[in-house]
Amino acid sequence: MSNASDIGACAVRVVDRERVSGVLAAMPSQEDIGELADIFGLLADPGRLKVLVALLEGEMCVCDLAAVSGASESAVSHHLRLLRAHQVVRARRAGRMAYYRLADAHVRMLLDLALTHIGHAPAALHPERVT
Amino acid sequence: MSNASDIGACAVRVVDRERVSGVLAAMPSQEDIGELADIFGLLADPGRLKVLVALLEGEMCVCDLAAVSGASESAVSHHLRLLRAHQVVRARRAGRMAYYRLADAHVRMLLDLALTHIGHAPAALHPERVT
DNA sequence: TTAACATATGAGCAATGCTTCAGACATCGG
DNA sequence: CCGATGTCTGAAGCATTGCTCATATGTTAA
Repeated sequence: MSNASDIGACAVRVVDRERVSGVLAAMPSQEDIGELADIFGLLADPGRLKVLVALLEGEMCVCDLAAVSGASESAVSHHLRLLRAHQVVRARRAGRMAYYRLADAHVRMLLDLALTHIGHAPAALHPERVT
Repeated sequence: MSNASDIGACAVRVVDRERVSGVLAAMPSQEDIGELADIFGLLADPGRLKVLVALLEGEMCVCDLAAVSGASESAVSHHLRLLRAHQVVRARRAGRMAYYRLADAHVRMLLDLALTHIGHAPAALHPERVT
């Protein structure tokens, strides 16, 4: 199968048909692409990005994250809700406080990589800071 | 010590003041955070993400990128315009065709890392594919 | 030159997202 | 028990973004 005609179905011109087929075959599934785009979208907001960078050094409560990111506690809570829903952060409750930490090693690596290449080395390595 | 009045300026409560100061000192500048968020924002759209994943294997013309990403050529052109403005891709003109390639090694690493951790290994390594 | 083609660009519309405001819920101190 | 505190949530307002359509620019072919 994989006839060449199934690509030209829409009004899309193709120059290097062989190449297009190869890339399409190697392309991740629609769901994987969507999920990946969602993760990147979570990193695309300055406020959330600050929150996550702060969490690189260990867990923090909501109000301190608000102080660090400069946003209101409500806004930070909304952000954390999103991050939680995508398994990026995890919450630990201690009384009426909620301490958040990075739950995903992938995001930590993405952040480290990005920070490194922005010239801002995040203090060599992060031994997770035994709180 | 550390008078409560210097941080409590806004309506932001702080629990671990020492920790907040440390994180604020280690936090990248506002511009770096913004620029980083912009880059992540470019990766946050499924269409653009497909385009960039396709470009991992080498340069491609606009119409083929449209075929790969499933979007219209106009939409892809708009995407490429954004990516170009942020130095993520670079264009090579050959007659009336325009061939795009990844211009930034950082983004390539981000994409490789992300694809690896999504379980979809993009064919081991990418030796830049000598076109 | 003219016609067809590949891409680039601008305007306008629809959808999504971020923030604030108001209130809810749970917990601690009295 | 009560009020105060920390966090969470829902709705509304506002901005941003991505798409399509139409058009412009530059290139090749006849």
